[in-house]
Amino acid sequence: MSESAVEQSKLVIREAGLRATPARVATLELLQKSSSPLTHADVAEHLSKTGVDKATAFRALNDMTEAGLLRRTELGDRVWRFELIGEGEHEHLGHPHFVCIDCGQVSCLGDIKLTKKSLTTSAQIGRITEILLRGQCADCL
Amino acid sequence: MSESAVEQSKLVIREAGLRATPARVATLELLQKSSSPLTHADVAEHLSKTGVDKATAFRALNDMTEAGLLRRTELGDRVWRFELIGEGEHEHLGHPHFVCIDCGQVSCLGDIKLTKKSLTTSAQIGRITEILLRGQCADCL
DNA sequence: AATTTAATGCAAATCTATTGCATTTGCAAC
DNA sequence: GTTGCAAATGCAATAGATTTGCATTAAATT
Repeated sequence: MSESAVEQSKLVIREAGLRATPARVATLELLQKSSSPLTHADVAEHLSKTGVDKATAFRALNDMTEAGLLRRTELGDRVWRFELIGEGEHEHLGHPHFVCIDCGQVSCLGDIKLTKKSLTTSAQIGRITEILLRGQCADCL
Repeated sequence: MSESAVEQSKLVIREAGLRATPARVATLELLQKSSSPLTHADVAEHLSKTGVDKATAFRALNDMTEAGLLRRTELGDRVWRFELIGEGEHEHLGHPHFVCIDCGQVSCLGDIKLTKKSLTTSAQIGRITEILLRGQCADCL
């Protein structure tokens, strides 16, 4: 199973126009297993176990983000987080996120929408591609 | 007029429990004049004209934020931005912001609202205190 | 297996922000 | 007004996240 999973990951990486290096494969697998976005540090620490340099981990994440495999977001704590872009998702048109300002927990939201009036107002400002909500999650209230 | 404005600022600062130093007064006045949140760098650059150190500018912003005069937000580019907390506004319940992902311009929005359905959904997640919209501004489209 | 060119490791550099410490200053009490 | 002292400042050093230069290594192609 893990054998074919690795091959599958390699394919995905090559399809994005990048070489399928061990660092990138491991990064992709790690993000696949994770249910929430991971930081540079998270990934770097994991990869360091197999002797991969942190700069390489950073580059793996940035390169794969640029190649359209990952999405990079900043949730208010000055740290980048990365998540796999789902099959049907657009590169820059992801789902809304909710971030708890107390515990840092991140939730992916599906059906959050603005009122028509708000859409009209925002259309004058520009084109909205991302909605981020911050507040306190149910556990922290 | 500017004389009394300075006195007014001093009063506000003292009421917050801080000493009314030139750096703080100048910071407050600058933020009062600005229509969108300013970065520490913006403020530091402005204050440096009168010989104020950047560390002092940082401390002025952080201290006044802690004292409840300013709101500090992070809009996705790993840079803190500061804005005056309006008269009727809650400390942690500000207005929505829009950030252009191309030019970085930040706009303050007033009347952006979520649909009722979205509010119901989000209420299950927790209490929303901040809405951040990202996209491309009219100039960058 | 040889070739080409992207990727890596390592260290140094950036960028934003913070902090230690000696010195200065606001401001409240005299 | 002068004094006293905690609070604020300047300057330099530091911290933390991320990036970059460059020589070396290793994918992918032939």
